[in-house]
Amino acid sequence: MLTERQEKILKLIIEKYIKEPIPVGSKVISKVLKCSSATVRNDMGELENLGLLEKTHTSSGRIPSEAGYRYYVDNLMELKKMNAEDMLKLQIVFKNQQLALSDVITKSLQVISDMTNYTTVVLGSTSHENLLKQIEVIPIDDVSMIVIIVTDKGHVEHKNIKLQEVSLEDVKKTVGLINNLISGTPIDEVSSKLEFEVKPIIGKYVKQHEQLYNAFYHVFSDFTNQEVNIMGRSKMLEQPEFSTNIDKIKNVFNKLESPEIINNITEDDDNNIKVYIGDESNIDSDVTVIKTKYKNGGEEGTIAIIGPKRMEYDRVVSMLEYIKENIER
Amino acid sequence: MLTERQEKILKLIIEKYIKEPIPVGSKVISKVLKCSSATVRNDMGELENLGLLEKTHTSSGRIPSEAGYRYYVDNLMELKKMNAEDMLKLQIVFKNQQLALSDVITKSLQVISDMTNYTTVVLGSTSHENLLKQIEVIPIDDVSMIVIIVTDKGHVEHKNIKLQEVSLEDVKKTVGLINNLISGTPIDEVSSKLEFEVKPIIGKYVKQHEQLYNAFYHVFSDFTNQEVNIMGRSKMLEQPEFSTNIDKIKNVFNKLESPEIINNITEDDDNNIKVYIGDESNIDSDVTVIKTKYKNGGEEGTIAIIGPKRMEYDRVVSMLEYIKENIER
DNA sequence: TTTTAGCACTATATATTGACAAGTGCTAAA
DNA sequence: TTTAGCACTTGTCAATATATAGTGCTAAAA
Repeated sequence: MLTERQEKILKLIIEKYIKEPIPVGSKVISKVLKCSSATVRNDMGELENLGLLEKTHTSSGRIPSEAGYRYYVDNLMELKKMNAEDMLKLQIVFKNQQLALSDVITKSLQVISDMTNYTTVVLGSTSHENLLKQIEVIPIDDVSMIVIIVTDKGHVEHKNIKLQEVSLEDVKKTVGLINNLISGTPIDEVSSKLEFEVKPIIGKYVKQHEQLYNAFYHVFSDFTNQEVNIMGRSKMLEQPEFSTNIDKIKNVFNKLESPEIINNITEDDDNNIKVYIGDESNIDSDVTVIKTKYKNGGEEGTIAIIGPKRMEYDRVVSMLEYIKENIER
Repeated sequence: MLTERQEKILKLIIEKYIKEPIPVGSKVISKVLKCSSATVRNDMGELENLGLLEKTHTSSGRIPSEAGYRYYVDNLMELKKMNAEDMLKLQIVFKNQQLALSDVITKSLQVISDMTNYTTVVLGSTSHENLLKQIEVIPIDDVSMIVIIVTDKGHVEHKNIKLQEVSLEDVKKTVGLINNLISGTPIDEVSSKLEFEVKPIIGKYVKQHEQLYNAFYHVFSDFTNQEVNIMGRSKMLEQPEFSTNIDKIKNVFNKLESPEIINNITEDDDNNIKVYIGDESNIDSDVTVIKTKYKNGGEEGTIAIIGPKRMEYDRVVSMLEYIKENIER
């Protein structure tokens, strides 16, 4: 158990270090707490034994460890109200009646990225949660046409396909059959339903059924699992822990470009705001991910803020709370 | 006018420097050319006077200047045939009959990015070149629906809109009117046609015409000008001139995130492959952009490769030529 | 028992120096 | 016109000294 003073010291060190990434010495703390630097040093030693603080070298000041940040987030952090300016900027987005929900979400996270200098991510719902609502086909010229897939959650995907010597009539027949037979099916089960329920039937009624079946099969199997929106990628470069270390930048950027990061962020359990500090982020030991699910009517997804481990936790959590609230009503 | 030997020296220096960014001295060159280093030095001095070479300090070897690269690209560079491996990887993409043209283009430039470690860009045609083909509306629930816009070039855009107390019938009427009245209009003129040709008519036939008009007006005015696909953004970090200079990285990344880069790349005159070296790239003094337009039937756009000024010009130009050829037939 | 003053100690950052390598320009001879 | 030779310049690298910001520990004070 930490004494009250130890908690104060830990909090002060973390908040100072977040402001500027320089190891914090006992002297500065002692001035704030009105006790001698020796007293502070004793407590700092204790906090280090507990694994909450670290030294960069024998005679350096202390920096927070991963466990230190964790303790801070779980026990010490006070959520402050957003400042008026930040709130105003977000209100402009939320109050815009013209925007569909998904645009509101994307825009507000764009705003947050600009305000905080962190990277933000919006993920739509995954394909097994989306049910096929309807498909449409729009012919472009003799051989190519656009297939449009719409899900019950309003997710839209389109694909340009090419068909040789297939009559428009046959295409329309096929589309009609698909809409009748399998609308309501989860997107990621559509391929198999196509094979076992649609293929046998269009075989009877449609001439170029082989070609048509193949085309639609591909359309659905290419269906993007998720809408992904990453904003302010290069904001990471503004953070001093990265701007002096190219390898870290490379690592983070590669992770941001790879698909696994999405799974990583998606995979989540409950509806609360979650904080993944350092290695917990699965991105980099110096990165923190703060994220939450949102749900509004049929629409759901995940929003996340990616920043340095040395992130302004209180500010970001407050913002995310605020946005989540606004999205959900 | 350069002597033959001077051209040889310039070519050797540039090609050596492209392989490895170390200033090139007279000794190495003299070995290749079978003349003494003093002779080479005299010529190097001359090339420097002409502005084709530079020194990093008084007693360093030479590096190519912007004008040097320009001279090289315009006069000295020999296009070599692509190696079998590169060609094979691209053939796999081109030979895939299932893929629509736009996917073939995107995938092949993804492949090029991986092969070369440069960033690649695919831009679709601009909105004034796209004519409205058809719009479709698909209702999702009581208040929201998806509007889908398709252009004659096969470009698809969709938007989620919300309408309070508007009957499905009225929506369908409006859609029918729009399709009848203004299909064939260039996308960026649709908004004004809506106002002057559609608004007066739906005013008569449709109940909630005000709300409907506004919704469609917004859908079209938000129409993205262009499909933009940037691949391998972080490849820039692999280039030594950037990986040691955070400010350059920041600059390049910011440019890559800003919309002006798109205009920059789009704005172009003829159909040939163009090379923009250093400051000409409008991105960074150490960046080169190589780009070309493509055209295939109705579909057209621009493809570009962005790399260091110290780029493998011959290889990239060859590749772009090859891709362009394959796209256009 | 807790806090504090004082001191020895340690690691880092920074500037200074000297030796060395790589390259140049110029001159005079081939 | 080309080349050998030489004096000169600059950058790099390692070694050294100096200053600084912090620590831990001990013994005295509260």
